[in-house]
Amino acid sequence: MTTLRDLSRHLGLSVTQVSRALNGHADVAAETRDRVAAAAAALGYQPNLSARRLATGRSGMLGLVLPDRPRAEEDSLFVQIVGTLSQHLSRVGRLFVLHIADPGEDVVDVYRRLIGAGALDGFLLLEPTLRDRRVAFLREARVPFVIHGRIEEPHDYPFYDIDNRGVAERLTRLLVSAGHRQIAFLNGPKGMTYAESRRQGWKAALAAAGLPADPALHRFGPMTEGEGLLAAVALWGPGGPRPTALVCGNTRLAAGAMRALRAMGLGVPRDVSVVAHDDALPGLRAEAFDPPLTATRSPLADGWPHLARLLAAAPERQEAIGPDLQVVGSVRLDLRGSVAPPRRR
Amino acid sequence: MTTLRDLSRHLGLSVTQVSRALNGHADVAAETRDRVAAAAAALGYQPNLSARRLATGRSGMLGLVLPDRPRAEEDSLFVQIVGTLSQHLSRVGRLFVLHIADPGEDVVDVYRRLIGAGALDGFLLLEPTLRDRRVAFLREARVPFVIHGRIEEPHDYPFYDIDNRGVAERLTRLLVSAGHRQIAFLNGPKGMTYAESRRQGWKAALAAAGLPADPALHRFGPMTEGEGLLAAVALWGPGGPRPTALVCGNTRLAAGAMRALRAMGLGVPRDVSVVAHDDALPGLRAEAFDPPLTATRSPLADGWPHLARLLAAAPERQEAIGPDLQVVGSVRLDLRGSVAPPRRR
DNA sequence: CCCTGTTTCCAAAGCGCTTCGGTTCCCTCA
DNA sequence: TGAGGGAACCGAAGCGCTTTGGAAACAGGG
Repeated sequence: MTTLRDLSRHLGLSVTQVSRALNGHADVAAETRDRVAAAAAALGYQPNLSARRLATGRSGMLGLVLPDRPRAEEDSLFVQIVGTLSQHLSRVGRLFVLHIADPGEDVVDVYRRLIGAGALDGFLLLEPTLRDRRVAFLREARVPFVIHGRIEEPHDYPFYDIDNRGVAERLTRLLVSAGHRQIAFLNGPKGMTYAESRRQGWKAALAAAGLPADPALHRFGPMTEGEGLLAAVALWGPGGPRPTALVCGNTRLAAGAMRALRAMGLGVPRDVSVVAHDDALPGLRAEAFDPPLTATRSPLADGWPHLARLLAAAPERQEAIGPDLQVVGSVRLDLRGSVAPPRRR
Repeated sequence: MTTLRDLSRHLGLSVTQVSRALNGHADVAAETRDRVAAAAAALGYQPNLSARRLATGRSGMLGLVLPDRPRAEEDSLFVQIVGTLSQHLSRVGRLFVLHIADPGEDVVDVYRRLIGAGALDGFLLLEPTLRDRRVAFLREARVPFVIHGRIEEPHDYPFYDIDNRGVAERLTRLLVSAGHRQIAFLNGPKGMTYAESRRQGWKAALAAAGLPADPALHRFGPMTEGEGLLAAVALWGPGGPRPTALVCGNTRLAAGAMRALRAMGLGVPRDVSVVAHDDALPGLRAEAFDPPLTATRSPLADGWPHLARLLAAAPERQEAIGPDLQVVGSVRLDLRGSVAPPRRR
């Protein structure tokens, strides 16, 4: 392995100067810089990450910590995240460390250990909750992190997010303007920031139309087909409030709900209008529904390359989180055939 | 962050002695060892990986390098591998580094870079080929590695493998003893060691029965449903050799082949007997086929925990690769309803 | 000719750890 | 009694890198 020392001897320079040359410091002559760069390339020099880490506190290693192995239905999402991240980070010469915790373990302890071992430069956080313990811990420990989504103020960290409030608001408003007055909302898991934002969007759209936000029409829950099915049965089954329209947090919920509606003899959009947010996950495209689903669309996949970039950049500039490190993904609204005026009762 | 120095001051011992105590060296009094351990726990001491790496050359970081992002149909397998590996390594305090290369890139270069940076202790190699360039390189660089599968002699490295020759031999023999004399074999990709071994098993079983190994009845190829389909059409379509039995390298190939057979009006096992090797991948279980498939069975999932263990252990003992680091997984033969005597023509 | 500033360079310290080559102390045995 | 031999400990070097705090050489201004 070629070391700085080898290079310095080879060039007749001091180790200091070689180091500074390679790191682009100001006080090295342009000609020297070039000579050093050439020699480094010729001898195949690569800085030793451990040594650099020891000297600077930075190693170029970034991590993702997951609380548990993904469930089968999240497989493709997991591959998407991990694959994109790893590939992008590899491309910029960073190491990607994946840590899957034991189910019983406290995740914050994991971060504590990982940081204590002094190996990782920064973390990507998925699925943040409103008051996220991981964020509290990492902030306190002054370790850089990047969030998929946002948490409460202050937004002094890099993130990729979409306008979740806007998503729910637009979908709800669409139904309102089609004439609906009872609009149910199958939201995501309680506590997740995006679910809270969406709830606010739903309420805002209703309020703007002078409609009440009936708590019986709003459900937090896992975004699975099963939950969609159960929710639809609760809403339209015996004794249910029987709203005329439904907003689904994602297409998986919509798939479950529509299956239940069909089973109960209700037609879409004849009896119930259904709209959803489409994360563009493989195999769940809104346009492939029957009828094709009117939906807001923002591929989750769009976020990962951004997050990889942010993650790689974050440790470089500790305090200066500019707008270039905070990305809000765009959302499109696709009108299809799943909305109709409410049926007169 | 607590360092060795902190501990040593706290205990009134030298840094040397604390280090030796923590690492279980011989020349430290039992009582001292306990005191040190207690203090370490109390102060939450964690060795700095970079420093250790710098001093010893070992960091406790293990890596998996993949040539490209997995294809959609491999998602569940990828999750299985990466999930199990990460979780097991995390459990024993190792870091798991996942590196997904760019498609165009030479994988050996990736290893070269990773090793040059001096961060990784060892690698897991998947899908070894007969004369694997990665192995040649890592051997030369004296970097520990662990293989899923085996390569040609000498077997001086840790591996997890199954008896692939035996798998093909048993399946073929089974068909032979049912009276078949023309037995086709849809094998895995050419060059893979397991595919070569299986080919030998097939030939051996045929030879033992005094049957020729007709090259037209053997196909190397990707182990996909599509390949199974194409192969079956080639074998039983117009002008094909129309063997009476088929051995499939995995259940995915079998699924494709059986779909094609059905489409061509051929019944299993009435017209063609079909057997396969079952890797027990989710959603492709041999017993769920129609008819249920006679198959050798050895869950791929069985291997990953072993490999995680081997990977964690490998860097510890450079030269002494004992039989405890070489695991051959067991294979079961399940007789079901997809084999019958050949039909008289 | 002295002073100040600029440019380009370097020696040495230090990051946290392991390990080599001791030293000290005490016990045993001829 | 003194040599020999463990047992328990320690100082210092060194892994490869960055960075601090200069030094040397030269320029221009007064």
